[in-house]
Amino acid sequence: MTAIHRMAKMAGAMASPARLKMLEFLADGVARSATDLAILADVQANTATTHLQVLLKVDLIKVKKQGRYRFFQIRDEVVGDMLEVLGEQVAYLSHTQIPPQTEIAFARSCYDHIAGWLGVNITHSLIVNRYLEEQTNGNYSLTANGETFFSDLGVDLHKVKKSRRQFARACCDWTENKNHLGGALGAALMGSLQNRQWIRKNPDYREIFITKKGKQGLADYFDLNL
Amino acid sequence: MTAIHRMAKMAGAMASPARLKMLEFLADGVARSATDLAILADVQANTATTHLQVLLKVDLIKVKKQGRYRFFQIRDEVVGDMLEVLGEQVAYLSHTQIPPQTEIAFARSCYDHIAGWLGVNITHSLIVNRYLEEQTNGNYSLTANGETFFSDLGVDLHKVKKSRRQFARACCDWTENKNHLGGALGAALMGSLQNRQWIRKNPDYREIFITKKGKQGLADYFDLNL
DNA sequence: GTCATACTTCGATGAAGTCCGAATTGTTAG
DNA sequence: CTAACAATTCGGACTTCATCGAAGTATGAC
Repeated sequence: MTAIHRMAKMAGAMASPARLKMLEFLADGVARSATDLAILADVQANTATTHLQVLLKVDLIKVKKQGRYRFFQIRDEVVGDMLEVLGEQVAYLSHTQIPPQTEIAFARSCYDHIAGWLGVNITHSLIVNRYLEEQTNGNYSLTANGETFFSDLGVDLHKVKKSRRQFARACCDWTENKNHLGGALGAALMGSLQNRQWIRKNPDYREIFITKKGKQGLADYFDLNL
Repeated sequence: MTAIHRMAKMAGAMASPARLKMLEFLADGVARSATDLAILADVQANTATTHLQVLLKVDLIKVKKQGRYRFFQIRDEVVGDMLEVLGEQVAYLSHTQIPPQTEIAFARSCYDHIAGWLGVNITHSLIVNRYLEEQTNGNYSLTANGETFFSDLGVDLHKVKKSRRQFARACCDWTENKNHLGGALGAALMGSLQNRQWIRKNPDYREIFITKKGKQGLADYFDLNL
């Protein structure tokens, strides 16, 4: 195996949207489970496994086993450099205007729940309407009114509560520097809004599009003027 | 086409040893013909064409048509950065010791002729022994003694002279900053030394290995102490 | 123990990539 | 015009890749 061969393998490991999404997501250094990464990359769990094996083989990521979980983590911060350089080159060489930061920041997903301006403001609305309450540990709890509200929206609260995931996590968004609703409830909410066709998620990126129907619905339910 | 997709395409363009060899070779900014690049990458001309199309599509290289030639050139110096970063990551992440610069500089090929310390010193020997003479245009011409000498080594001078390539080019080596013999004659010389099994070329990289037999032969014919 | 969950392995399939030989197009030299 | 050469296109054989469903392994909850 020569240097050239190794370089080709390394480049090959990054030559897949699914793997790039995983890497980008892991770039912050936080370890995530295989399932999370599968959801993020929008593939089945077994497909995610093979992608993760590819990344492991070229040492871009490392893995910690913890009980029945396997947590994957970026191998080294320098990996972020490579992603950055790659991204810059693409922006520069294909002289494409990358969608401006503001647009993505407006409505984006934090892999399975709504982040960005939209996520922050939905969460804010839930709190001022007393559907959610902030707990001392920083996370949220659902009020009685909240139960009705979420059920109205089509969220299967029974299923959400049964999930092993953190129920209603407060997730901090770097673009807004404010919290938004994550965890099992956040994911279920996003699922419902997608079912209602209020939002549509770009499968390739973290953008969220709001439909015409969604504009109305979001205004009615969350007091949002879009 | 999203940013992630573009990044994947870009990485994919570099995920082939043949294309990486071409890119590395072109990194100096000099434009080369498709045939030269095919020889370098050790593939047929038509295969080289498809590789070059891939590189063109992601804008890593550009092309100038000149008569029946098509000269390919790195699109921008920044491409070199990406290769460097990729190389560094590979060296770092796969904790492999890349052969030290001095070793490659010692004996390397300039795709089809001998460069590096070895190339420079062979050429020097050819000149002091008056087998080659430096011309005013910077290139070389063969003396009567030179004809005998090269024929002795097994070079088919008839065939070399018939080639449309520049006969005996003076090629400048960046590691030595001195000229070495290129062109049709330089290529034929390297071919003969390979036939005699004095040198062996690593097919994947630009390294040249000198065999035991080669050590003796190079000492006898070129006054080189190895 | 039983069941749900997290993850992997296996097998199949369709898509894409690599490569070559042969034929084709276009250009230059004589 | 013809021959040689540079490069491409075409058709194929072959390999690798991405993906999924189904089945299997391991772990934790009760």
